Amino acid sequence: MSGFNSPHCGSLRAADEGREVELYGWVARRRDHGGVAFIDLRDRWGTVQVVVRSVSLVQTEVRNEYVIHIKGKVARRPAGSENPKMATGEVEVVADDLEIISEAKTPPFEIEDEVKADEALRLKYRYLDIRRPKMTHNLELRHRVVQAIHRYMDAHEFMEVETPMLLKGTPEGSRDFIVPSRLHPGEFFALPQSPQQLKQLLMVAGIGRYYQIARCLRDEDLRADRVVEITQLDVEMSFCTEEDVFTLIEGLWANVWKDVLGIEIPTPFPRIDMQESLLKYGTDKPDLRYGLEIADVGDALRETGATVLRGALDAGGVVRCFAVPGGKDMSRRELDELGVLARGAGAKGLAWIPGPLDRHISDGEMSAIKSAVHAGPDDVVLVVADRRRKAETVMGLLRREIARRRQLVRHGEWNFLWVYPMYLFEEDDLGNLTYGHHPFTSPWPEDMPLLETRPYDVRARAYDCVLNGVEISGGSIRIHQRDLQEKVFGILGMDAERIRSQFGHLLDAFEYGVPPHGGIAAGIDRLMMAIIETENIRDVVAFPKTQSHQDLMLGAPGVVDPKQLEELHIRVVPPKKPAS
RNA sequence: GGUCCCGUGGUGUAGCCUGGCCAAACACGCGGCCCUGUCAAGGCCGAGAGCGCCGGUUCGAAUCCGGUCGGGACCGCCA
Repeated sequence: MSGFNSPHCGSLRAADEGREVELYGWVARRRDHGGVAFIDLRDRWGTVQVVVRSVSLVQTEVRNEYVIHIKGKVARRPAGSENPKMATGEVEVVADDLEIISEAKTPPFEIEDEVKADEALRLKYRYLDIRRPKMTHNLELRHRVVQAIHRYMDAHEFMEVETPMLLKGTPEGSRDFIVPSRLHPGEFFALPQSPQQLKQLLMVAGIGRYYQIARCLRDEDLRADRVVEITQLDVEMSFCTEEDVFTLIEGLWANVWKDVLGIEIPTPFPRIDMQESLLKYGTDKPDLRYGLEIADVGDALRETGATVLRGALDAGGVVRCFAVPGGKDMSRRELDELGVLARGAGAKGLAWIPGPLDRHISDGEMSAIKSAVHAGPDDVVLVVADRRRKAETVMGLLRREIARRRQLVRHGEWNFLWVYPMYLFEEDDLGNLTYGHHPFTSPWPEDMPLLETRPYDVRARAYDCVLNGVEISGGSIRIHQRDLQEKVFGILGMDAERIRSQFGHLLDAFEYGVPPHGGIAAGIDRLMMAIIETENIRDVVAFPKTQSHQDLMLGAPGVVDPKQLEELHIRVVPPKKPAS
């Protein structure tokens, strides 16, 4: 028995009328009328209605999710009984033979698009979850996007080169997943966080145009839009500028959208610089599908009598606000919920106008605030006063929350943009200088003199491509001069010894003829999230892990045989139990 | 590392705030019977949970308290 070349259930159309077919699939539903029964037969391509008439076939015990094989003839449905909701709805298959290939237990949740089952259950029975047509469709769409990427990159003469999975660990960046070495006791490989250094070395090697659909692993805490094992389109090119990268990637997305979704997206994409993005949208990945632009009103409130606002300003902080159109209809309870959200994100509090603060704010200040955010008479203005970075985080969060709650997002829009330029250095929580993108990013040539004097003002040749509030790719033009690279490492506080042990190979390579180069990496998972408009990254990954990095289906991670540990020269020290 | 939400038949929820009327309700699913055109098929009948787990408070706990486990969201983190 081979059904491999049989027609697909979901592919039958009116044109197939009269065909004698054999179908293989899963029983999605059975409707038994006594003398006649209907079976909706499902495969990867969709579902088709099978009609069963003969007494013996009707009486066959066919239950949901059984795998069956039928022989029959494709027929047009009787006039009036077509089902426009099904792609195959014009036809049905009249069965004259039916064979049960595999029985099935009642599944732990119903195989239908309307997901009701608990996330943990879906993950445990992922193979059933993927049977849901929506999940199957998501995976197929992902496949088509990746294929379109391969075609485009190949057409532009990019060469796919595989890079190793077993690398050397670095203390930079995110936490490494490490792999013990059997042959080198006490030594470990690290799994790639990205092929960053390797792709730069490929440029030194003269490859010129490299790409790879690469898996990258980062041992960090998860979020709704993060997975442990990300897939990224990794690109690096020689003798290029930012503009070459922008053009390439704009063309890539335009091609993918056209090929996969049949949608024309306009290029070039608009650009916004980092500072403006943080001010107006409270994030480095703004979603322009709704308004709610944030304004800084600190200057108008320098002398204000509202001490909560004044206090923040006096401490060197900022006051930021935006107007919620028609927000007067929000209840006190709803505003309090937003306050809880703001405090949860670390804000000292949330104020709103009109609200309790009004009597401490002068008329002049009030009108300055209202005009800054273009507030109308029915609007409510949300106000946060805090340290700049905190205020940005909180305003960004509130902006997203308000857009979601009040359904202000214009779905169906594709708002691509570049965040560019960014800054070379940032201040970390301890007030130390650290890199904004990564330590290989090139400074702007004209800002070079500021490197040692005013490092925070040095712009970086770094860019992010953002789609509908999702950062779908980011990259930079790299440093290709050994002395400049060493200088930047030095500004980042690395001593000569550390530079040599961590990055010696790169610096060595830079002494053998290195082309100027740059590139970009695009997260395929997040790209797919934007395409199918989901906020749950597990909707676009076949076998995702939980927030605590577990695979509920496989039961991973798990303990290993003591012999394996011995071979690897590893002894496990259990975590200390807190004294009870 | 921190904050918050959730955990009740196979599934999704209601009940929990304001303990007793809850040997727990509803829908879907599941099982049986009937039915020749349905497509969320329909009709009738039926089975199925002691409320994640442990402990406490109380005459009495699904409901209150503490702990724990699991899932999720967020802050930190994610070059």
